[in-house]
Amino acid sequence: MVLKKTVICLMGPTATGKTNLAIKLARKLPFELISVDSAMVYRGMDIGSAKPKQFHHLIDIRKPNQTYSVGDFCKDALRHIDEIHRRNKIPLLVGGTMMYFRALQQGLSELPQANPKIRKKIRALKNPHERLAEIDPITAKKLHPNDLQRIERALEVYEITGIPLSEFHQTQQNYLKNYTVISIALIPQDREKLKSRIEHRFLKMLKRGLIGEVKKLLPYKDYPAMKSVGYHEASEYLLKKINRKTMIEKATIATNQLAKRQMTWLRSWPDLTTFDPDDKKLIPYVFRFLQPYIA
RNA sequence: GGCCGAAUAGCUCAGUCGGUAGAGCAGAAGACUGAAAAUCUUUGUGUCGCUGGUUCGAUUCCAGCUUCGGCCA
Repeated sequence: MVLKKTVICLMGPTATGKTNLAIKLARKLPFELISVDSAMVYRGMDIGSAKPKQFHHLIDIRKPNQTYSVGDFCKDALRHIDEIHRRNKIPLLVGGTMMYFRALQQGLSELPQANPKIRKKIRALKNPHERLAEIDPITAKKLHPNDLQRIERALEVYEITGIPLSEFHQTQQNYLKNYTVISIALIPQDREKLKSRIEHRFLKMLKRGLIGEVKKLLPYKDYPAMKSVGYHEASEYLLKKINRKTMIEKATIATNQLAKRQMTWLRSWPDLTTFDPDDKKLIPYVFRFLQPYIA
């Protein structure tokens, strides 16, 4: 019998110390870290994304005016996972972009890439949901008429391939079927503590020069990267649409809402082992939990 | 001190020609297949500032009081 190789996923909402924990684990165990974070992929977005200095893979791989997709992520992550195992190390995937984790663990259909030209054409439709109901009633039924982002994507897939999205969804890549996947998450028991940590962290980012960082990125302000939490609010402040106090308020709220959404994913995550980031014995606990999978 | 205005959900405010009230934001819950730190859905019992008066009935009208604005002294 051949033992399956191990892949470890460390997940959790923002500002719980995932990165810090991962770095500490990697000092003692033969791990290589892969970032699972849709903001850290962008060069120049350092302070606001809480990017670590000595991280490993999938950081700084795009410019802010480029796009990065789940599909890109899965491809890149699989490549690194394989390479890491070849070096006799264990990949530790760390981050908070839950859709990336889900796609990697549960699969993704082989869909065409987004196409801005076609998207623009679709955006001109006056009743996109009705149109979707004609060509793909199954997907139309699942999507709320206001959910334009997903409706437009479904129409785009049909426009490019002539095949409805729901048909693509019937077959999926199962990327990690030959691996043993360990899912662990840092879930704060005390939500109020998380909220104050989020606020303090944003103030710290400002001290470290977030505004200056965003100023340099302002030419990219209409690209998806700059819709990220903190960057959006800092841009509005630099454009004098809001004052400093409002910026802090809005950024903090947006970060809390992000954390909430991340926890919604985790609540129904299959085979998840959770730890409390505020636990003083967190590191030894995680260490002990992972040990059996390392040898 | 005088005059005027305001006082309604955690916040900003709308409203009730007298029959106990509703938006946005926040909060909570959920969804999520190439933008995902994105996007979308669901969710509103609050002494309607206090005390009294008129009335079948007052958050609404009247009087007084309190607090906060503004103007005049």
